[in-house]
Amino acid sequence: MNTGVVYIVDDDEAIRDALGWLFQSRGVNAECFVSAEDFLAAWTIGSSGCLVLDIRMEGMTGLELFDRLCEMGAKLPVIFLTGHGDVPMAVSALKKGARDFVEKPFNDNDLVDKVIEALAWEAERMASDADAASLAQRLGNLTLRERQVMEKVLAGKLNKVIADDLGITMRTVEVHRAHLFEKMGVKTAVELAQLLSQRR
Amino acid sequence: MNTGVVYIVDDDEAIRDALGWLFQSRGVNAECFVSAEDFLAAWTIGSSGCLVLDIRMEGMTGLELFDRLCEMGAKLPVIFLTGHGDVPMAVSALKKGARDFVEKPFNDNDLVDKVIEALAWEAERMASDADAASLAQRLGNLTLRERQVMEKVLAGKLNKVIADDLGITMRTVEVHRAHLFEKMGVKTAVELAQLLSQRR
DNA sequence: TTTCCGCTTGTGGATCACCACAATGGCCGA
DNA sequence: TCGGCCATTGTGGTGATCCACAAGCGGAAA
Repeated sequence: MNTGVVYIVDDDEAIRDALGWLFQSRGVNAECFVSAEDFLAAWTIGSSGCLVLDIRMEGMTGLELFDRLCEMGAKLPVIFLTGHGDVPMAVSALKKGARDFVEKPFNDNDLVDKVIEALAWEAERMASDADAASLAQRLGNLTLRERQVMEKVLAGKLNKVIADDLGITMRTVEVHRAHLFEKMGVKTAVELAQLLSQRR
Repeated sequence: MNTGVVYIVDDDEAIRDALGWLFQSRGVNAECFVSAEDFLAAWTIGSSGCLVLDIRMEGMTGLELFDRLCEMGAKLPVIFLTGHGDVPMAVSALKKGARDFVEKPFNDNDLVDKVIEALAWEAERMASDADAASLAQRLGNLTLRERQVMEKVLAGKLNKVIADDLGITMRTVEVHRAHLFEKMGVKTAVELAQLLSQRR
């Protein structure tokens, strides 16, 4: 069950059709675009999927589209297709985070395998992104004081010390502490530490 | 101050000499090797540095050496040099974890910059590897009981509950807890959680 | 102006964590 | 066999945490 979509961007209709067919036959939903501009217009950041991108196209090239997506903060996996690639181009693309760089003619099955793998990876990334976003959201709901208290809790300080540092009473620290635990959805300081340490 | 070393492996004496000179002039210690075999013989796993590796060599090729190093668990950064590289070769090398893939003729300064960057990266990696090793070592020094108690502490359980789970007294749990905190070098459960969460 | 929210503090009690002092029994290597 | 390490438990006390019940103050929004 692949819920992921592969976006095919190539100005050669024959290749678009062939690839579209190929992916559909393997159960991967495909969407084709004639140009980089078309894809940019249709694509909204945050949407999932894998991009199969021809490099040499009229108008915006695949590499330019990739750069543009990177600037936009897109993180979807990109597999380049090219008939006229050179080594520096491939190296540069991969070092910028492209997932693969395939020369034409390519092996159909290998390409599909790569896309399926990329889609699985993408699904994981989306999930962990969602987690991170949820975490950030909860953090955003904290009050200034609650954040301050949280930092000191994570530093392993006792309520007494935190109270001293912030110039307030222990009782007040307890209140903030309880509030932030509730907002962050944890019951103990240990859980909180794990929540904020794991990522990164 | 670069304490790192760049290992140059190339069967062309002119290039070895030129690169050796080039790196020394920029303050980077260089060691040259005539062949992949020579390097393998001299190399001991765990030693730091950056590898600049020619691909086409008599005997073992650069790519073969790289594969061998990967199998051995070596993680040092590898920068390939080649005059006859093709795209699939470059893509494959980078996907296997090579740091860069440079075609001859190359720009001297760029190469040195890349090596210096790689050495800095390598230094960080070594440091975090050392941390991980130290952590693993401390974990290894824990008793079975101590590890069991640790798990439950990390699960946020109270001593009372832990005692119940393990079928022992609260007092005993307290003892194990104190011991493992000491062995792990932490003073609070929060520190412990951070220690064991940060590194994946 | 009234209301809501955040920040603040107090009291007191039930738990819990931490530690020093003390002790028993088992296993293993010197 | 003796010493050391490990696991186990007890007692008693100090300090911390957690929480319910209560309440005052100030700013911002309605």
